[in-house]
Amino acid sequence: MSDADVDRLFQAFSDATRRDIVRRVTVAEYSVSGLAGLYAMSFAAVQKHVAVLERASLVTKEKRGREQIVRGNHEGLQEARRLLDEYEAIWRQRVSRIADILAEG
Amino acid sequence: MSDADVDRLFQAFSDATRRDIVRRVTVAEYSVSGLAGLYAMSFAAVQKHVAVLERASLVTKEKRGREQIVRGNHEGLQEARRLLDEYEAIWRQRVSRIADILAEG
DNA sequence: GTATCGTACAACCAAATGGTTGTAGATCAG
DNA sequence: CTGATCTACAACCATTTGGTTGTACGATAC
Repeated sequence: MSDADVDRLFQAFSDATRRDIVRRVTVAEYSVSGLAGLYAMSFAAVQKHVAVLERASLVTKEKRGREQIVRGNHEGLQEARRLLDEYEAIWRQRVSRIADILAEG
Repeated sequence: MSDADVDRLFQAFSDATRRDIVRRVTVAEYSVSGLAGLYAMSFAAVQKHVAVLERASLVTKEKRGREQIVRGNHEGLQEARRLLDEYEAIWRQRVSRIADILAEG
């Protein structure tokens, strides 16, 4: 995963509307207009949010008739979790290293 | 935690330089100028990145003499992890609900 | 066929982002 | 005291972001 991919992932999460979309499409299917009906903004604005999530691999779109069905994509979410877990591991290593130093002293 | 707080958290992670700073200050102490020396950008640019991380509660700054020492702040990182874990839990609930439906049928 | 619905996309706008340079105040070294 | 170092902050700039409206086109309903 490139830096740019990771940038896109976390940037996608940095907006409350987009986080809400991810939550909803994880649980159920929504068309883009179905999602648009939920928020106090234009259809085009929601369409852009979905596009951001799609580029970040957090949702997928699939054409069904004249609708575009949005679904959650678990892979993106897992990747984000995995990255934060790495940082956590670095932290724990530091903590245990400090404990070792204290044990020596 | 407000939506704006979460926005700031993930937005702070959405830049490779800032992620690198977080990694480094988790392991060791750095002054702002010490960090600035690591990247091909101006001191002021790095200063801004540190400010973004500080507002997101991912690092802390502490004055020591004429230097400002930057350290990792575990709380912000944990909060980010906790949030992604929530999404994961929602996903797992959905999956198990689908399994239930399949078991019924 | 015609009207409507769902979508895509362009053009535009204000505000935020990520960078720069320059200036000024503290602190430390000699 | 003087000069160098570290920091803070303002001003500026280009690009991106998050929103808008308007137009166009395929799919559906009647």
